[in-house]
Amino acid sequence: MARTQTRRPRKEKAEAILEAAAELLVEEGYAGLSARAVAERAGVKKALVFYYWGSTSQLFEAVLEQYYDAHKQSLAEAFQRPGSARERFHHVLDVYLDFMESSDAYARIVQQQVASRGEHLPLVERHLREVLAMTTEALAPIVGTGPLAPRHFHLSLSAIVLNYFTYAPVLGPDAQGREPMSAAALAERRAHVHWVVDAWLDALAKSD
Amino acid sequence: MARTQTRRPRKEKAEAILEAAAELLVEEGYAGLSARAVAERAGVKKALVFYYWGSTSQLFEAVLEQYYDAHKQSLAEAFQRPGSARERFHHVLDVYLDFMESSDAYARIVQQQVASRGEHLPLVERHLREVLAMTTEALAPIVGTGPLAPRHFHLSLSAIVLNYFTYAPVLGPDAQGREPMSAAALAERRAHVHWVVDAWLDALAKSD
DNA sequence: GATCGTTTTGACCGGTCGGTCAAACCCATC
DNA sequence: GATGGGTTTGACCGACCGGTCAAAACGATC
Repeated sequence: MARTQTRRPRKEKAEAILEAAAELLVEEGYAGLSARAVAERAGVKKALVFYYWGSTSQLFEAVLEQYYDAHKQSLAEAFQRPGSARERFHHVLDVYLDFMESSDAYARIVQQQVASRGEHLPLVERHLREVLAMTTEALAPIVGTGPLAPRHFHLSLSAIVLNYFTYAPVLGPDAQGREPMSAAALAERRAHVHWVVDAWLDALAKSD
Repeated sequence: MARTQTRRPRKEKAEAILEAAAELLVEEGYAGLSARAVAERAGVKKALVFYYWGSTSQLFEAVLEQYYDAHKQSLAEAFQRPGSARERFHHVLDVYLDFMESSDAYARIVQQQVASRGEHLPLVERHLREVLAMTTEALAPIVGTGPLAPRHFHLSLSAIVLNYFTYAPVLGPDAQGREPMSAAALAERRAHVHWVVDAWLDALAKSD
């Protein structure tokens, strides 16, 4: 009891800072992630941010790494599912979409780094390559080479999934007046993505 | 002669600043676009930036507007082409890809604003909506409703085109060791995009 | 109650940012 | 050569940034 009481503050404050950073990143974007703002939101003095995390840069990477772990783990599980290639393909997509729906800020954070060639690009790079390797392995038996190489499909698919979460909100309500992030609109988007993949698989089967 | 000599400096310096800003935006990204850096590159004192452009914000929007005009104009021309729906579709894609290849920084700048919900989002928003309206009109007779609505195809297609220019360079050389922005790699990507669209058109024809 | 390691604080640093402003400058006109 | 308008300059401002540091506060141990 005595021991836990002395240790607890260490983790409590450090994690309060981490949480505050994650929230701020969602609400204000990377530019809004200043040590002062994080400290204020966490109810803590600025110097503590550096005491626990070293620098704002390391703090950001800690937040990003959290997302990464969750992303990779859910993808890895999805890939190991049994069933036909087509079934597994659809399942992976669903998992991918689930993850994005549950943390749509992630798409924006990653895209921001990629688009701006931000200082944390190396970290993003490592992660993107890992994911590419996973999908390449899974896609190789299904697709082809050249313009039909796994890499192209990986880029196209992740683009279709990711960009909805970044671009649709900017375009505003759809033709039926629904908000892009409403449950109905998300379900429709999911159906679209599945349709796209089926069209591809049909075309691939035909060209064989 | 006398008159032109006095007037010329106004435009010469103002445009030198605009050019410097565009270059800096390409090389350093939005974060690197400071009044000081722009002035230095243009060979001009910082105060002149504000004299001619009012604020760094307005300067940025001027650069963006240049891209927009070029983008919109080339798209509008492409849409007016005669031919079958499929032919016109492919032609629009080629024009879109041409534009991106000739100014790949554009994709990054737009994506950065969208992903970060930057302060210039309203401007980007206006432009994206205009482009959406153009493609929606062109796609309406070809596609469908619900998951096959023009809006979904617009999002998916622009995602596939745009994200190559932002993500591929991060993933590094392809399976053949080619740089993503090399002529050969770009040609292969173009073939992939055309294949994707053909697969969609075939699937749409079948579902009718 | 003195000691000692950990945690917390507030004051401070150098640097960059966007933006302002009055004064100087240039040059065509009278 | 004086006048006056557009142009250019350099000095200056307040705000914010990441980061440091010595000193204070705390809490467990003896």
